[in-house]
Amino acid sequence: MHSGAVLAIGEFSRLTHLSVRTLRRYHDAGLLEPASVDPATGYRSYSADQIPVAQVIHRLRELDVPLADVRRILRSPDPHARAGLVAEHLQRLEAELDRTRAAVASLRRLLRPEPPPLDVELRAVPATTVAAVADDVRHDEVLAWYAGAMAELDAVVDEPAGPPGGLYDNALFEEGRGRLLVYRPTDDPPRRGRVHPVTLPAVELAVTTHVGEHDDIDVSYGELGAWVVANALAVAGPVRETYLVGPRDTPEPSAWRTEIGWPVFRVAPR
Amino acid sequence: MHSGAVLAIGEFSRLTHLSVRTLRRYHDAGLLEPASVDPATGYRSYSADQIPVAQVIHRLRELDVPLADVRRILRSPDPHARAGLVAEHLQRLEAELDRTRAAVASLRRLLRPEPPPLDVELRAVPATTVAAVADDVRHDEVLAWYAGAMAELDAVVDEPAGPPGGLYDNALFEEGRGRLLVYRPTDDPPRRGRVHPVTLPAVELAVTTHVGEHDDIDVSYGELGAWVVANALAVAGPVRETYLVGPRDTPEPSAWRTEIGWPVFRVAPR
DNA sequence: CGCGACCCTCCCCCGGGGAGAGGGTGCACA
DNA sequence: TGTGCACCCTCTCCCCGGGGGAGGGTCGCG
Repeated sequence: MHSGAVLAIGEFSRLTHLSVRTLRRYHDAGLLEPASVDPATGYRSYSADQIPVAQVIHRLRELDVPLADVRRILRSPDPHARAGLVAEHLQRLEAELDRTRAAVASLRRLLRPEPPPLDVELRAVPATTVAAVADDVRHDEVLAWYAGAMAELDAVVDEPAGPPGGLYDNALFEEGRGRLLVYRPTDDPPRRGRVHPVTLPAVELAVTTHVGEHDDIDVSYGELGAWVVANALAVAGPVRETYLVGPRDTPEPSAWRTEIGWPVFRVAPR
Repeated sequence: MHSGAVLAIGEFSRLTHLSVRTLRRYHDAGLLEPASVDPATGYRSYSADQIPVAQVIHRLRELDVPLADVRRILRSPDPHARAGLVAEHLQRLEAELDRTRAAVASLRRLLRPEPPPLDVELRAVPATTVAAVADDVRHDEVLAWYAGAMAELDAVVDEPAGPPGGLYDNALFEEGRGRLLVYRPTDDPPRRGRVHPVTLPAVELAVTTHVGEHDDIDVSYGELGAWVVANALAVAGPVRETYLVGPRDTPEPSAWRTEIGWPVFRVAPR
């Protein structure tokens, strides 16, 4: 309709509740180009048609959608594809919400007085050959990757000889990405798809068992670590987790049991 | 217990899953002071006792609690007060979640095809004297302030002569804070507490009625604005909202009716 | 013509890190 | 006693999405 109406940036700002500054930024970012720009003065002119666009941007920004993604959404011509991109972000929000919930729960548990003390045991573990899937993974992809790898392992390993486990490279936590290996012990490890035999080296492990929710697991890590240094040992190599009882066994998190083993060696006492 | 164990920053990093960089930053920020610092080399030494503290910090940061607030929480000696501070942040999270939900819903409505067109009317409004509460308010406090002011008005005005309304300074949107006035028309405006008589000047108003959820109201603002410029008018002064049907009348948002009036004056056509 | 409102660009600030440069230390092994 | 290497130090710059302000041009009304 009345697309002829032309607005200075200040008027447009009043009409959209976006600050003048922000409008200029959106112009620079290629998000919301003014209908025209006076080449002599640099004055921006907006058209009344752009108000709804500005409002969509406003809503997306309220959802913390990065400017680059907002641009992608606006540029995508097909409303179908657009809805897909938006849905993607809503999913991201959902995931973030889950993270938040988990952190809140964990914080609550952490602030509760006196967690029960942890039993730590030093155990010599011989080299074993297992069926494994391994890859370089980003820290935030760990869960998804794990689920896929474990499913593939389950499909390929017929007669597991024990509970599944994983090896976590320290770089995963320190640098945000690193090697992740998930395995099932079995007598004759097959080689199919991503699954292949791997020989885990013999190590001396400081072992403890974490009970409950995985979100709290670094509390157990911390206690294990404190035990390790208190006993004049040092950490060597990737941590090993063994899933004695996990979500695959029972939906009740309080029953989950995860063995954490940290390869250690003796150091001179300081 | 074994508080004697002393850890280099790298070891401590492995034990807490906080990066070395981040640990140094937390030191600089006064969040997590190392147990000791070698004055000659600057090497930081951590004690195993500090692991639980590091974990609490980790959790709080996962909840986006600013470093300054984390510091406050850790410094507060009384676990009671501490729990209070934490609860405060959880409340903030809750509020944020509400905002997010509202934005999602609004975005959904915005992306739905073809909102019904808006009827806009030009109306001369005479000066009126009303009972009002006014203050300078930050944009994010508007809702809370409004609720309080309206309650006070209700308590003081016995015989309202029409639905309540509000005046919103443009600075509220442009600069994040500005004057907010809420009023009830009544024959003999009292002066008690924050309530006092105010004479609203006569204006010509471009008026439309927004139906439904307030979260979508700037869509109606946008359409109203487009109409205003299309009719060679310009905006003058704070917008007036009149709550014909609101949450005080019915809990059903789809029935809410809010009149938006923008003071205008005629400009030369361009 | 003058004034005030408006607009322009440019630069620095915030927070919570990531990245890397450039240099010092601690320790094991030859 | 070197020498290599992992570790540690500080420093500066970058990211995002804006806010704040400086310094200067432009518009339109009286």
